[in-house]
Amino acid sequence: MSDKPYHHGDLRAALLAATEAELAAHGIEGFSLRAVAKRAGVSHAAPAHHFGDANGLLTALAAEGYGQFMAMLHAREAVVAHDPVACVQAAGLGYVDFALARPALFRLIFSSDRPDYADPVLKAVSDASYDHLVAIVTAAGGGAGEVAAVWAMAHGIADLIVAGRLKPLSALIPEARDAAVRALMARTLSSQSAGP
Amino acid sequence: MSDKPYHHGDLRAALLAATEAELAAHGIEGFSLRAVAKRAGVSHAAPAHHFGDANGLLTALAAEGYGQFMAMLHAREAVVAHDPVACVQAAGLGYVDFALARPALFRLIFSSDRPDYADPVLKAVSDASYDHLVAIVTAAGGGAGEVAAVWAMAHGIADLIVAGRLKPLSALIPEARDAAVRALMARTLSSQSAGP
DNA sequence: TGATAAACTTGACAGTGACAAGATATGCGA
DNA sequence: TCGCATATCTTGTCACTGTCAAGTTTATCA
Repeated sequence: MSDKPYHHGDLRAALLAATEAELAAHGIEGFSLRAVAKRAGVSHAAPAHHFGDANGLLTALAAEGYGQFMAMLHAREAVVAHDPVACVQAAGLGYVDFALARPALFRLIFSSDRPDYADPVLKAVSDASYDHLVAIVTAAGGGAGEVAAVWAMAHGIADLIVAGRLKPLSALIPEARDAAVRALMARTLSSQSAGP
Repeated sequence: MSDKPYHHGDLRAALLAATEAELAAHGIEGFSLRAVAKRAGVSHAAPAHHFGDANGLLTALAAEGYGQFMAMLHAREAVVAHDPVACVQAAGLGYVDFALARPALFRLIFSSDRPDYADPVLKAVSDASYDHLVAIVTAAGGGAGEVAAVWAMAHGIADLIVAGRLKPLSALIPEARDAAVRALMARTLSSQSAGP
């Protein structure tokens, strides 16, 4: 990798990495396809061949982002696999972990219109994450109401943190923050008045 | 308003209205300052004099949006003003009302980096809405944990609906949806394990 | 080896936000 | 009523953006 060969080798992966770096640096609203290409060291039109257009690139990155998202959930769930209720709380912790670790990716996945959810790959990983949510809530004895409650609570915490609106929570040391998130998630499984 | 006078009269208000219409039509990520100017029937540089730059315009609209947001909360709370717990549930209903009625404004306020929260006007209305949240939760006997729980739950429901991720909830007829939201909000006030 | 396809570059186009400079209307003091 | 300062709005220009068309380089494979 001394002189620049005409063919990159794995430009697709390089562009995805460059895009994530650009998003982390400038946010989705400051995203620029040409800046991504420059970061990857290729011409401004190179991404088109691999991703079609800018939204195609963001769609592919969103799909990849779901992988990181699910990995963080699984990492938290793995340590309490034996306890279904603790597993749901762990999912909330993983949700927040992802929001804190990759805020730009979080926004891309959950608050952007640019990724195309008609894309079969993105749709598949998106559906898989929802199926996982249903599975762990069901395992904890919850129904449709609990699924909505768990998702809304976890998402609400994470999204408000990303938006910088829950400083009292995000400013805590990790252990205290985890405890707080666990306490919040616990409310979603309390079996009072049935959900929707 | 027959022939076009050089001076608009109330261009500032017209630009804010045009911006909201543009956001509703194309979303924040499709926002264009020149399209706003065209919609308001003025030149592309006219907005600059009133708002400085594009972010200034979005900041002003966000501040105005908080007014609509709070109005929808108050409309719901007014009918149950006597019952503190129902009042918190009503706030959740108003939160969702706003997300359904003005999704683009919701995104601008809660999921965009473009409005400048250092702006004194925006900061004031933003702080006021938070103070209101604390007030109604406190009135219902809640502490810091309940404030976070109530906000996260309401925001999570609303944001997932705006993102099109809670179709089973947003597809319900209004009465059923309200009942579901009330049930979800009720969970946040259940006094089990203290919050953060 | 030579043709066919894939990967990438160059150049052009309309559209964007910001800025400077000019045109027009308003308002206020004399 | 006049005159001038100022607020308001327009026009023109700049660098930058995403997309498309056309050309150049490399890889693949018969």
